Amino acid sequence: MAADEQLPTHFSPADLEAPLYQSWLDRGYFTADASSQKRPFCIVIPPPNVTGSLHIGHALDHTLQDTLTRRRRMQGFEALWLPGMDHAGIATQNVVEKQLAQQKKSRHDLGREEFVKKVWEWKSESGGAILGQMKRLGDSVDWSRERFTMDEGLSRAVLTIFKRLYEKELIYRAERIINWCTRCLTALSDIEVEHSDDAGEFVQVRYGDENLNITVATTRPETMLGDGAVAVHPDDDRYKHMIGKEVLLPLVNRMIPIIADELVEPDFGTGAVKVTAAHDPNDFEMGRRHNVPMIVIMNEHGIMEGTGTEFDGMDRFVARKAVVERLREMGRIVSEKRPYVHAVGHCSRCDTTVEPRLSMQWFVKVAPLAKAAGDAVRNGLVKIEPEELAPRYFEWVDNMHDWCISRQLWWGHRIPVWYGPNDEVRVVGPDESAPEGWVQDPDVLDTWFSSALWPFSTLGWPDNTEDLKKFYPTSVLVTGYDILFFWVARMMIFGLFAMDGKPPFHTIALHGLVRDKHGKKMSKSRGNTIDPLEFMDKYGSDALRFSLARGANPGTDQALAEEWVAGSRNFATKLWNASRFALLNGATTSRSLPESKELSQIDNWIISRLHQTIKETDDFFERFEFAKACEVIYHFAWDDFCDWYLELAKSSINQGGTQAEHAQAVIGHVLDNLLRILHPVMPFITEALWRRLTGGESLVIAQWPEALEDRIDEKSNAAMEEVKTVITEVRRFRNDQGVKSSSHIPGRFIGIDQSAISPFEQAIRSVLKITVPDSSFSASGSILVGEITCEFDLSGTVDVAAERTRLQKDLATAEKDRETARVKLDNGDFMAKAPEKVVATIKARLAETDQEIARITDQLSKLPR
RNA sequence: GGGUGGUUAGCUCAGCGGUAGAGCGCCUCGCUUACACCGAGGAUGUCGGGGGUUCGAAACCCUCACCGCCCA
Repeated sequence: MAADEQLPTHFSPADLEAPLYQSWLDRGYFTADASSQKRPFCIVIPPPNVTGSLHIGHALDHTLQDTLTRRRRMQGFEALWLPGMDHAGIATQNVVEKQLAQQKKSRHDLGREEFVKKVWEWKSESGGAILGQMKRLGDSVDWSRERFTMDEGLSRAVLTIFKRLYEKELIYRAERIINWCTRCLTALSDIEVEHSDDAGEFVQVRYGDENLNITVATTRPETMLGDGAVAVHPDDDRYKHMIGKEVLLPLVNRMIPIIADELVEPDFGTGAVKVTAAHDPNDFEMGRRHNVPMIVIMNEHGIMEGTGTEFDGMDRFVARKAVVERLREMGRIVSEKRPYVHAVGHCSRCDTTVEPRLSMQWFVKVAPLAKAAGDAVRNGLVKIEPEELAPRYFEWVDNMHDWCISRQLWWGHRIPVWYGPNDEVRVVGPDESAPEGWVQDPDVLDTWFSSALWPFSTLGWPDNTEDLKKFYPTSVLVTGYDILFFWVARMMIFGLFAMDGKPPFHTIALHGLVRDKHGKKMSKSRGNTIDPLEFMDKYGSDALRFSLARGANPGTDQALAEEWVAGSRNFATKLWNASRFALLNGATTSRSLPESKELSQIDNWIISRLHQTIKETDDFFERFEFAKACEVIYHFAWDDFCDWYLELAKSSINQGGTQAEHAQAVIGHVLDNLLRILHPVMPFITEALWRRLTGGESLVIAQWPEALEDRIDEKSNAAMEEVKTVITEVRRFRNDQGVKSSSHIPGRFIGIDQSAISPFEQAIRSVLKITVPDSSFSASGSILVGEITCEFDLSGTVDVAAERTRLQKDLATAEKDRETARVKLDNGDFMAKAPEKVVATIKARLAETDQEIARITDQLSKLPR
């Protein structure tokens, strides 16, 4: 677009956005230079899942990151926003397996190598849909540095850190109870398990025979087939005499011991619990303490197996019913409670009920690492914004369990451990190879293991690259508080470990979740999800971004509704039209802005407001207060600039001469700077308008404005308030009198010459359409505004009743205000104890209201009866 | 059960010791040469309940109620 072309009368975001984004890419604005002398600013993107597409949460997250990055770039930082994706082990494998299933094939039909090849094919064909969508959002990421967790470089990082952790004994292999998904056929970490309150059952079963019996309570009756003991609390008098004896386990007819363990809660159920050491984490702990046999009774699919009973071959849930049925027949059920609501774990990927399962897995020993991650925040090395969320972080890192990192999948980083013929174990680092004939561990690593390296693996670690030197630690991590524990905490852990105590980022800026218009969580089942692409199509990316940024109060959830995005589009249209007006009326940035003393108070007022707004915007952005930054810009643009300044400036422009030239320069200056401070949030429309207005190359690389303190002028503010009051009061009067806003009426402003706003009489007349009276003038209506009497010739009858109503309303308000002030001043305690400043304020208020009351009373008395 | 956040205008939220605010919605006028995706004017709240601290509380403390989230 050339600067001299006319701006189209209609603002159509769809036509603007794609070409502008392409122009930014063509000019390489987003490509960072590690060798530059500029101060570094770096954000690594929370890598979206390769199978995913842009949802509203990404849109929020990216809007905030782009806003920070664009502002820093304009401020002269070497800004790097580094994009990429993670390989999403389970999710991606699921996608490809589903495709295979359509051809009635499983991954085993293909074999591991072929299957992995297929996944890569899928990735290059259909993976990463989100990347194109990020371009539509306007993300100013450095595409030349795009990374993927399965890339060669990042894979080297994985091998390297695995080996280092292993050598420090922070990675170990052990047989433990892990969360097992019977559908995905893999282990899951604690955070991949979601708990929900489900309706289950609570059954009390009598164990034993005529010699000795004891009743246990359980929500999972089928697991009794694998019981190795019954446990009671050591101090429980009901059972003390049984401890050490053996009791008959029904159905399997095995004798099992009664043990005593502090873990048992005497008040819960019957106070006696069954111990199934191979199928429950608590039982496992007790089992280890008391040498209870670990009896595995299910296979990996959750099918009963190896119990030697009729239940073998049944699914675990079928077996549950069948076991209870048999026990009931045997008269061993003491009580049944159904439904019994209790927390049940589900696979976060497929919602299958998680089965605690005994198996050999690799773990990260978290405690010492997590301690450092907590200390980094406690010592102020890393800041969490907003601070209120820090306790949640501590709660997590201070109580972190060891992390199960092996997954029984094929897609992912294969565990770099090889086993020798005599069960030797060797970790094979990058550029190393395993001895001939050794076998590699078949499992892969948890995706989060590689994501945890993201802030430095993407910058080239383990090599000491220029990027790493320039940009690590990164400046800020922007993400939702919902992944503070798993992802953020893990990056902290690995970053501190790998980079010798240097944390992965200086600041963690947390935002909340996007909810629907009633603040309800979005979900497919509720049908209240919002598709960001649909809103971008309808209202433009800028509108979506502004809506999201405007709602983003630190660390709190935000509601979003289509009407609000439409409102943001309206704001964009407003800017468009204001710019059209500006350009049509000769606004320019080519002349320098006149000195304050040459300008009118109204000109100085808008300039003052501009610089105040820049200052406030800066403060808010520095504190990640996106909502407040947007709010001040919005009000400045719409209320101050469009509704007041431009309306008043019309009169100056129409007069021509110096006044007009000044107005053109002021409008140019204000609009130029307004577009600059809004650009990080609304990059497209601001770029389009700014290029037209200034003829400059691009806002992306334009300088961020500096708030000029000496242009902030309280005096001009006072004058402007007076002008506003006169205009508003006259408008009220016209409105009350039913005078159409389009009609011109003659009027006089008696006393304006002696007032501070005398220079603006013409502007005021022009805004209000009050013409200069001629000889036929007959004042039929009047109002008093401060010291100025405004008289109008309404050429007809005046609606006295309406006038009286209004005055009486104003009087009531003034009297109420005076009363509150008077009560305070009559209060001896207030006078004695309140600070002088407050007392002075109240005194002034009393004086003002007194004046106001006198004025209104006088006017009322003059009204014809 | 343990933590933790919230309850302010019809809706969604700011405000967090000195006269209750915004956006959207609502009512009345108006297509006035930038803009009806607009302009002008207007209405609307015992700031969840009850105690307390204070000259003064939406804000600080205690307590109750009700929502929500995280972890068991």
